Amino acid sequence: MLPAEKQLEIIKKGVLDIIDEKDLLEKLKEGRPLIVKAGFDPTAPDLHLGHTVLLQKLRTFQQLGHTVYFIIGDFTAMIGDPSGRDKTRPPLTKEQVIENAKTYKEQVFKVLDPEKTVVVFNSEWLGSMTAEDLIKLTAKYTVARMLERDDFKKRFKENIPISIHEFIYPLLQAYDSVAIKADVELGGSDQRFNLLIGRDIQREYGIEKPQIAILLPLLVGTDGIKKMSKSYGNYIGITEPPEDMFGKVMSLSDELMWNYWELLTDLTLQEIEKLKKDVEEGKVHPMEVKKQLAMYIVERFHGKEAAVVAKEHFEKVFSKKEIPEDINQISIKSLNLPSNSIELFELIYLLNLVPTKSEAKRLIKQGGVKVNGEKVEDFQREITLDKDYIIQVGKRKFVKVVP
RNA sequence: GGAGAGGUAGCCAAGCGGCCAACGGCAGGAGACUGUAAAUCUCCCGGCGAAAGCCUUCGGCGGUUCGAAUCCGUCCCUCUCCA
Repeated sequence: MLPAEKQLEIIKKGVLDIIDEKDLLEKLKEGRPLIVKAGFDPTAPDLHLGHTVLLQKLRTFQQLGHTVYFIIGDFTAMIGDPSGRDKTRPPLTKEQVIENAKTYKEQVFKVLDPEKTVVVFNSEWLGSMTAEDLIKLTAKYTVARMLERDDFKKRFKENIPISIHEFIYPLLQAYDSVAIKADVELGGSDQRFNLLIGRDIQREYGIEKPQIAILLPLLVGTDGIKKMSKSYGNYIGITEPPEDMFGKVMSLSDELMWNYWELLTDLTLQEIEKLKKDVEEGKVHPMEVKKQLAMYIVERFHGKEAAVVAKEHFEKVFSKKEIPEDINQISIKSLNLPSNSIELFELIYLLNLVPTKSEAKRLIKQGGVKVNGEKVEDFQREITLDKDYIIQVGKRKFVKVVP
């Protein structure tokens, strides 16, 4: 193992806050593999780039010789973490949770070293808790302390309901730390409160040197405003097809791109500064730098070849405005039409390119629909279905219709 | 348990008997401009209909009325104060 001071330096890179840094150094000096905890709620089956910020840091710990406990919060997912939310999350059913958790493991190991990772489900210890156990746990914390928390305080003030179970969530998460005797817990900055409760509760259960809380910055989503989150739909999933991944990265604003460089690549701050300077001085086009970023990210999850293909696809379809080669093909026969001719709006509705017929008409009237590359504004245009057509709706929806 | 304030489209939020498919904002979509970026501008944003128009919507149900998101009754839900 590296000397504690050196380890600390490596760990600190890109980190928002460490509570408490001195304690961490002390633990590192013990020279044993630390138990590093990170929890995930399987609220949706796919991990996204936001999670990889954290995974990357876990990997760093592994490289330094420590053990990662990856906790899948199957039990707590049925409650729903209230952190940063302005209203109660809908709870998940047991079936949903199990299904979602399944894909988690595979995805995580695209970043983590399986040899040094212990995967556990928190239902293991939470599921067998009795009402008595639970009440004892809740007795160790107070309502006033819960309300110290900003998001609760806000909701409380604004008369937005807070259910009791939302108070219990952080306590259960804290209990996870007791159960695995965590030395360190990682989380996004919105997890500060939960991680700190973990320290208090560990002490309550007789752990003298409670876990160190390491806070990582949150990755902002593709909308450039909210944190990347499955629930907000502004995320880039790590299992998404290379082309989509590439495209989504390209749609980030120039400003936000730097944030991604910092949090998702191995480049040092100095290297990133250099790139930034080149762009500012006009040596490099920002789009080129963004393409590099997109390549980097796609390569990490899909390999080099896929990254190259994704880039070519992007340039072909969007930069040169050509029609992509691998578009969806739908045969007319499968639609079971009564005649061999159909009005355009009806057709794009049947092809599921738009949700309603009214929407179809609107889009066509506004010039958002092209047939074989030609804009058609008459929504009643008859399409005779005896040959191939390429239909484009909006910028990115393409369908090839064959007889 | 008592008193009061509320529940309007994805979200926020007007309307408080006909002019309401319902002001406005956000989010979303299309187009222009571009680098599928951001910013900006124009348009759209319940459904069906070529159109005229018709149908379904304002927490649920039931009434009053020629006519209700708007009035009455009842139930459900949220919040506040008191106990």
